[in-house]
Amino acid sequence: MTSKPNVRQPSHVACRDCSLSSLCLPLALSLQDIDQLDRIIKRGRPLKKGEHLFLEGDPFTSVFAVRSGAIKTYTATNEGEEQITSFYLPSEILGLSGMDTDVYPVSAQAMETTMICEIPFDQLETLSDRFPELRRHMMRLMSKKIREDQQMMMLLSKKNADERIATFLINLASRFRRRGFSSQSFRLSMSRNEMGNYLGLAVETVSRVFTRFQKNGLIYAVGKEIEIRDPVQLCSLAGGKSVDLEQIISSA
Amino acid sequence: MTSKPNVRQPSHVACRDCSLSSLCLPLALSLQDIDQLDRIIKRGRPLKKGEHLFLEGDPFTSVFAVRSGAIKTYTATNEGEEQITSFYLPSEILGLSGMDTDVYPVSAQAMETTMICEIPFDQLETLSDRFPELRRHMMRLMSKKIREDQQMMMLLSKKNADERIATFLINLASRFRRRGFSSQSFRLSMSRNEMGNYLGLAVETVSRVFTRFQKNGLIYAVGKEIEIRDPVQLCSLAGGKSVDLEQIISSA
DNA sequence: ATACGACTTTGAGGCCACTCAATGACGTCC
DNA sequence: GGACGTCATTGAGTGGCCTCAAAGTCGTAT
Repeated sequence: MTSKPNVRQPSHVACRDCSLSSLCLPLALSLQDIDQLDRIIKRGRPLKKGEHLFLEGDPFTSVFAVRSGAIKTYTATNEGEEQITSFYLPSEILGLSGMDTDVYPVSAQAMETTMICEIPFDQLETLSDRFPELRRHMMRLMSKKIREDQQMMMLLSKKNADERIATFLINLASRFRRRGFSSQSFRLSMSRNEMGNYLGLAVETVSRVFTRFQKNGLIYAVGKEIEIRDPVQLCSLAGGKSVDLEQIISSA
Repeated sequence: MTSKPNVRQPSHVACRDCSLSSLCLPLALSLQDIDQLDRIIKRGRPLKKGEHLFLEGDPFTSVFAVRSGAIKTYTATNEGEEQITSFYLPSEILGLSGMDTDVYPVSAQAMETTMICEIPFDQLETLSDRFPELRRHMMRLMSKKIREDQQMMMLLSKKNADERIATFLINLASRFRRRGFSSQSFRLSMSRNEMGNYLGLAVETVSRVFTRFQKNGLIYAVGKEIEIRDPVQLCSLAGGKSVDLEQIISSA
């Protein structure tokens, strides 16, 4: 499997030294407070592609931050097929939706080799009692998730295939940009199948739209490598009032 | 405007005397604690059908509990149409999704005459500092909302018209049941149009499915009055693993 | 009682995305 | 290096839901 050498990356980086800390932690925490948080974080071995972080129904114990790689969460439909509910990129936090049921309502699986910071929830709650800012941060995270899910519902109920894929690409671009990477050229961590599953489209439709976008000069795609050639038009296709869109355009 | 006498209902009922308190408040709060919460709650005049509780973009100041009536939240699509994001029935809490943006991301409108308890958020946060249980309750609420939204995403991306409407009816029934009302016979507070909008279907499709369900003896519907005739089959159509379904069946 | 508007129902026709099927490209393992 | 499995692409045909249109029903106001 791993005949290639691993990307060189220390497996234990303290929060205060982590390049993602400004994205995943509340800004108001002092260095001292961060060290306290740091102490409760568990950093496991890297997950290989296909390995699970947790399974649907597992007891809810922790929330997780992605350090590198990519995670998808999914649940099983009645017919036993998988329905992907979210993709998580580095600096993003997952697992919060299990909080009120004491079990994870979805499974979480690595889409590529992935490093994770695990934050035991009971300790996080204890810490939250002392740092109101940490608590507000978590509530903001959940509030944000709710808004994002509602954007997704809008996409699923009102947008056609072209608009869905344009929206998805713009959204990914915006998330890469936020982490300091290029928003015009990046690598998709998911297959066409997974993309279609997430967007409520058949694989074939995803493929056709990609081909059409490429013919029209909107994107240039080779396999999982994507280059956004016409961000303005792609954004206008994606529609939406999200500030993301303007940021992408402005960075073009 | 108000030629009709108002529905007789005291406009100021303390939380400890409210029949919905066991649904909307954390159980662990003592009577004394509840009285503290009670003191910060603002109870305004009833909203008439069509009146807004808040508008998309309004500054986020409060969360709200529905005491009676029904509220819908919606946002505007790019083309300026309305996209309904949720329906709220008595005892349910809305407004939490505005927390991380400082403005409400949706508009909230009364679908019928509605009474509301308003909870100023800054005071709620202050109170939360003292009562960890209250805080956890709010986080659980948000966590639950996330799970519900993900069920909705599943509905929108995988279910056909029949399944969507069956799911919707079963879900409503379950919510009525939870409040002690009949889960087999109730009144829809939304129009066919609003239902279709929410479920990602055209009005005509909703109407056709209702007609078909009625022909097949699944439901009996006259206008907004609904009777569920065959809960077992309706549940099986709705699919899903939700415990709601079993509860409805068992109460049939 | 009547008239009006809003909502609902029903029908006819068309389109978008799905399904099925086959081929092509890629990466992996002997 | 060749064979295999997985993934992606492309084409043909179908079907579910949407759109457009019209008639029917309900509630409300005058």
